[in-house]
Amino acid sequence: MDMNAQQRANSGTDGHNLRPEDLAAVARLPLFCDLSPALLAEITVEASVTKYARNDIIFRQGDIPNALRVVLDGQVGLTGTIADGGETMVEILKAGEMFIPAAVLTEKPFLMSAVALQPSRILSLPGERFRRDVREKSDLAYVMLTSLSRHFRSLVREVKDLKLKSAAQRLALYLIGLTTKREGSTIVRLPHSKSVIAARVGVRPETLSRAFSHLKGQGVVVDGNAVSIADIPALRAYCHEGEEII
Amino acid sequence: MDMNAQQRANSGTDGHNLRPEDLAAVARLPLFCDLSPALLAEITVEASVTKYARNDIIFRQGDIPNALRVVLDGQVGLTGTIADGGETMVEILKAGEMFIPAAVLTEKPFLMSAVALQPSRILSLPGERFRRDVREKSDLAYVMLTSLSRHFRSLVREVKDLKLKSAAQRLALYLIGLTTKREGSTIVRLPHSKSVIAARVGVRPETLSRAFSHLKGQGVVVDGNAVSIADIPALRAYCHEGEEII
DNA sequence: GGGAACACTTGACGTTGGTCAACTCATCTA
DNA sequence: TAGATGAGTTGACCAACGTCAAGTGTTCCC
Repeated sequence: MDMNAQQRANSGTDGHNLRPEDLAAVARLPLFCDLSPALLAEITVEASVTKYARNDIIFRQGDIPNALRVVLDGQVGLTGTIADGGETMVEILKAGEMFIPAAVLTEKPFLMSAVALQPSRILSLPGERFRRDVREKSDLAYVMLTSLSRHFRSLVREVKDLKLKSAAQRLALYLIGLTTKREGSTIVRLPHSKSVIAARVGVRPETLSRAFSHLKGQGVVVDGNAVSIADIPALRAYCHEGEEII
Repeated sequence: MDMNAQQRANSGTDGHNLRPEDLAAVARLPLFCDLSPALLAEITVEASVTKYARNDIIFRQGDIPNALRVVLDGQVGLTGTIADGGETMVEILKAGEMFIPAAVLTEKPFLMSAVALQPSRILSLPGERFRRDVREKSDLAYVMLTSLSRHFRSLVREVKDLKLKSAAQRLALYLIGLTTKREGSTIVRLPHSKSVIAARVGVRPETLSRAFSHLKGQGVVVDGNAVSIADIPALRAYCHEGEEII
């Protein structure tokens, strides 16, 4: 929770703020891997890497964004808060994912706070520079556009699920999102605490607990943070996954 | 509901499919007004205008997108459907608004169906051509990026509201979105039927009715499709509008 | 080893919103 | 004018989820 716990982790050498291994990590990101090495080097000239401890606040809802962020390592949660104390997890990001592009591009206050759910290393691309790069380098603009489009579609799915599906169905969707397989049975490890998952799914922890026992009827067995799914297609059917396309 | 009710409304003259008055209308759109006339003319070379009657389906969830659409006149609703019969209105668009950029850019199936809520004229920018234009013309890419960013943020707000606010609060937010004033009292006309508004707010029509009577306590009086709001700031306070920034 | 702190679960109960049915009212049509 | 139709409202009831409280580990720390 302590903003001061964060540490700069730069080592400026060649006029570039990034260490070579960080630059290499950035180049491997699905987000930027289509960019030419020259362009990549250029847009990261002013970039820096910051470390955050678990529960450190990266920024707060309402702040003005000063940099586009990319998770290099760890986990970041984006939580929305309203005045009467309500709080929810809008998104959970893992290594390789970019966040808050929309706030940086529009220069509007954050709609969410960001908190490190695990010790994390975060890349910052300063906003002023980034906006200029996007305006001037059409390859970058195109990459951002496709990335934001994909992200946009996942939010549309989220809105539909919130409006149309039950808590147990949304939990099932979340579990399916954790598996890599599409058939048969599997065991997945929950990557977050159950209270974090509850906030992500959009229910209270008590309700999450009940949703899990509800899913026993669908062949889902929980033991600590290990979840065994007996029949993946059956679970997909239960939450109508993939059936949205009528 | 009849796909065949739509009519092509083109009149090709100068190798351009658009009538001059349609081109002028496009140039006035907040979306494209920052583009140079030359660029605008270029991206609209293959554009066409289609008319739809009330309740015509413009496309269906699951279809592969073939063109970016812009509402020139009328109203369009985007509805999401799930397999067990549930349906909800994710968005309602009015004249001047673009839709489905994300599906066109990613070439993925629509997550929603589009229906004309009023007799409407819709501009189509063919997908193949549009994707090429976005890749080659950086001004266009930048405009799309800022537009999609704004849109993205409104969806984030939507997710937060769905997770954290009551039906009556979401209705109040919807009503506030209809007013232009920020203070005092006002009377707004509901631009859609109440069943459409119910789907938009994310409740059943019966619940919308009850939410309206609930809002009487906040100075909201309904008479047909005229809604009088006695105290706009009080209504904003009721649904915590603008207080998200803690 | 004792106990404080935390995460999670379970039960009892209240509130919100969905469901079903009846009813009103306006519009449209024969 | 009578009847049909559709939108909206209202009431009774129910299911889903939130709230509050108690209870069970588990971990951590002295």
